[in-house]
Amino acid sequence: MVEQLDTVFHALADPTRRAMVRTLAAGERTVTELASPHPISLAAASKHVKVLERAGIVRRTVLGRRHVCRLEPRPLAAASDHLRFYERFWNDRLDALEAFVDPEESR
Amino acid sequence: MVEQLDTVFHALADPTRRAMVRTLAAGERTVTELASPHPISLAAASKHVKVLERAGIVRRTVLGRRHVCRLEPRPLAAASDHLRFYERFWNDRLDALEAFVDPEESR
DNA sequence: ACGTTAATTAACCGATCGGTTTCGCAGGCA
DNA sequence: TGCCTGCGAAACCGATCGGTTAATTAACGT
Repeated sequence: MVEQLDTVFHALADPTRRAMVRTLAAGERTVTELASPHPISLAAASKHVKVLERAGIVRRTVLGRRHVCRLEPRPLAAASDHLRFYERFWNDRLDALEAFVDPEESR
Repeated sequence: MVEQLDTVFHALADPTRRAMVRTLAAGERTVTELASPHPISLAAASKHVKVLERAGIVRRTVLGRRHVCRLEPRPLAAASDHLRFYERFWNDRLDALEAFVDPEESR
């Protein structure tokens, strides 16, 4: 669990994978259900799910031949926390920073 | 500006690049300064900066032969907003979700 | 028992990645 | 003028990526 941020951000860098995560936000889905909106093969979708799983974003429960996936919030929360560190830049400190760095662009 | 989330998340997937962003959070830096903490060549660091620039995370100002980089908060804010969408999963709805999906694990 | 369905695995492909080394070039300095 | 410095560009490398097709396994329905 050292630096899973690598895998989390990498997983989110792909639009297909982000769409899958959005879908999973609405509820659990099988691999085929996750694949269906996308113009890719089931094998490709299976790989995407595996990437999300490796990142810890998705948990799988095998029910018979169906693999039911659901969202695991913690890695997303970790990534969100990482980004929230920079919140000060687009809040209070933003104007001051721009004024300091590039005075003629502050207005 | 269509879907820069791809490039932003991809940029953040690399620990070296994340370290550079952290450094830039403390103030502007030249490419050489950004490279110095890392055991890579200057050319490699230059590539990293270009990736951050393509993602819109970094802005470059050429001053003589020095390229001064500074943080651009908006793309990071966009990525943060994207993740904040899932906030409900690690807040109020988390318990309910787990109880629904996996009843015997809710306690 | 048989065919269908859900999914993984393996092999393969071209593209991209992250690094290197080398070269080039413009800016600062003696 | 001539040299060092800061940086980008190009060529190259092995590794990984995202996709395919084909084969395989296991579970379900009839």
